[in-house]
Amino acid sequence: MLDIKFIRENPSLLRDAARKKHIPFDVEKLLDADRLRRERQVEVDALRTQLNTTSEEISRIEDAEAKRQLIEAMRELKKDLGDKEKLFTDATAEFENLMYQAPNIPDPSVPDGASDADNREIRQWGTKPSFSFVPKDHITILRDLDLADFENGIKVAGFRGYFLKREAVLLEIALWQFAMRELSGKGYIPINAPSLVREENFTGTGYFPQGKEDVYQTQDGTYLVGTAEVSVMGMLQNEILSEDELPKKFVAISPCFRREAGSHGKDTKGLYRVHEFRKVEQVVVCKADHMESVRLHEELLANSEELLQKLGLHYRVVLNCGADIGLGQVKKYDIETWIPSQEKFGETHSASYFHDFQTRRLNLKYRDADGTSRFAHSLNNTAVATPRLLISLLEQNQQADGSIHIPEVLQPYIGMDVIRR
RNA sequence: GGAGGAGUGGCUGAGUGGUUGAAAGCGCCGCUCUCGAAAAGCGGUAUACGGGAAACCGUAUCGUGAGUUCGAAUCUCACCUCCUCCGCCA
Repeated sequence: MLDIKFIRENPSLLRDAARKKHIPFDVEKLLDADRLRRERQVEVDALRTQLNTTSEEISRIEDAEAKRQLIEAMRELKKDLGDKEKLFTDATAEFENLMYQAPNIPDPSVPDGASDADNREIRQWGTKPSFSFVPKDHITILRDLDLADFENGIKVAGFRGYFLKREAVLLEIALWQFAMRELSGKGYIPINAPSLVREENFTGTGYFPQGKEDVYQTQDGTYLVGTAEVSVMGMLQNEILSEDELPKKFVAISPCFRREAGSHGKDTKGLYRVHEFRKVEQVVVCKADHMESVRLHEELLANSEELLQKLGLHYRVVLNCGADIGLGQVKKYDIETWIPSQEKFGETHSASYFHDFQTRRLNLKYRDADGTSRFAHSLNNTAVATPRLLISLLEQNQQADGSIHIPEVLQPYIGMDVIRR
């Protein structure tokens, strides 16, 4: 959500933002709705003023007949007020509806583009591992080493279902622990976050109303999160923090659920695109300062890169183009990790910042040094998303004899240096 | 699942239909006093939206939403949250 005053003063910025993000949005329609809503508020306020002053008069008046007449007059006025209120409520609803659809302004450094194919590579780290043999894909590796059971996964959980088994499970847990340990060492507060949450958390983080299709809903009207970002930001809803406790940094683990609506037939095999997984996510709230957001955005990216570097995984960082960043995001980097069997990079991390887009919706503020309350800024980035990261980890570390070398940093958590059968 | 109780400003807490946006206390800010501090005294101290060049004015807000009424923190209904007890349970 943007500040309507900002939109009134800079309609062309919003127009350009929508175009760059390839999001259909009619700025004039919003401004019209804004004007209409204000006109109607003036009408309603005027009638209420009359009602309030007359009511007070009625309370003081002695003469019974005069009192009766005033009450009668107010009864009439209330009918009119009811009609005007209805108009005002409708206008407000329309206005808010449009406000929720208004995209945040992307940073000038965000490249133009029509799809993720137009994302710009920033850098690569490491080198493609070279194999003296034909590298297996992760599905084959998992089968050969009995580390996963896709057949029964589908039998039990349906399409995109999977069981992880044996060392794959230990490896997954090791990754969570590794990420948790590394980031809590940097001052990030570990959180084990709920994944079953109320609707307001999705609206607050900017996933709703437009993203309902991608989310599972329960018969109790609650929803399953696709990322801990939703519940961690929700944790701070309606809070007024003090400036000296900012930035607030969290490293949160949660189950994640995604319907993957509209991606039928895409990545249908293996662990790449699943309905249910676990993820460790970095979430940060900071003061309302662009440079602070930028600084922390780079920090979140650097944190994840450091994790991958310690794991020894070849990856690249891409700057997402206009079409590939979300409604509320100002700028986004993806980290893509090398998948040898496919001869390409696959997205494993996504780092974005929002300015006050989320915090306006969440009513998350802080009091600055002057005592004025401001909407905070928010950011987030993946730390490790399993099992997707397992794909690159297994494939990049496969050996000629079919075994898997375990990165040194994970060995203390898993208690072995190689997986073989 | 069953039975009760409660949600008021930064905090504690009064208030059951008519100058109550809301007593009082605490906290916080300013001033006086003081060499300085403490104490004491005086004054100030919510948010959002709208109108206005501004001063300022209006409207809304006592968990949330509807309703009754000329008028609601106060009455009615629904929901949310918390507490106590019983049951069930990883």
